[in-house]
Amino acid sequence: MGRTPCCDKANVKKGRWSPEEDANLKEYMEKHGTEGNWITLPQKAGLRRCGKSCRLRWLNYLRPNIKHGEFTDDEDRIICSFFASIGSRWSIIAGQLPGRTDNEIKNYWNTKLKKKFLLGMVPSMQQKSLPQSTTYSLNQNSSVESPYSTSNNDNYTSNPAWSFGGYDTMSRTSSYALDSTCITTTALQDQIKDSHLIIFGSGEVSCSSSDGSCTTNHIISHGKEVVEYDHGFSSHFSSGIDETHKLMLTKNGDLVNGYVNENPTNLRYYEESLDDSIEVMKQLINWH
DNA sequence: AAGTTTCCCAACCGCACAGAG
DNA sequence: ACTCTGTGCGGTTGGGAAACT
Repeated sequence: MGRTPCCDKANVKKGRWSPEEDANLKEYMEKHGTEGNWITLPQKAGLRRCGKSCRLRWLNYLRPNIKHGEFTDDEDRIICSFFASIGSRWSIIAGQLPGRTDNEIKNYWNTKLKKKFLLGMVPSMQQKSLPQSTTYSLNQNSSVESPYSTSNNDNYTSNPAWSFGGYDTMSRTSSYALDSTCITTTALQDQIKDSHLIIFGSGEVSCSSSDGSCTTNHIISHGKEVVEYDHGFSSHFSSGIDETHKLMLTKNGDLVNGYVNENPTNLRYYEESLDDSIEVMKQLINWH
């Protein structure tokens, strides 16, 4: 026994909305709103439509401040960053793009952006190295492990392998885990205070061993312990993206992810430049 | 010009979840 | 604790438009 249908399927109209229907719904919504119930709304508004259909039409097309048309490079970057870190949570991603709807972003991703993304053609998803002029020294309480480093005391000056994010067009691996500009804020900082380990997702480097499987992640420790954690990005690159593509950190030894406590409000998007993002990250890990 | 294929996107469907009773 | 109902979400589809042959 299935659940009762939300409306009388035989008596509701399906398919494209006519301008008259749009006008009806818009007028009704502007006067009354949903009055807390989408299911009864079509009847009250004189529409032969399912309540869910009305809701979708309103949310995606009729409500004020909906933005249509071409996506900007910035929007591309945001979508890719979030997709890389949280996957197909379109409603959350839409929350980062005022005026865009989850449906529109989903369609855009499936038809266009996914291809650009996989080909490394999203502008700011390109590999970003640290600026030449900046040297990032680690304090004595922190340590770094890198496939390119020989000791924990290395300074990292625009090391091409040292990237906070972006797609590595050379190795065709890594880096779409988490764009450098996409990090969590307050709630995450609270967690980081007690964390043993922070992994800013990207920075994976592949090496060409005979089995082709050698991958290592850069790890920024919080000064307590350093653990190498293999995200396995290479395999995800070919097989699709899954839940492991997140900012990872440990709290009391347990791995949790950047989508902190499954609360979407903890995810913020920083539009600052790379330098600004690095500053925020340095603050997060108390890096002097 | 006509037919076919591909692309695009609006809308539908079914499921999960939350809140009320 | 359980059922019922409305809402929200993500995956999928249908059909129109555009591109191609």
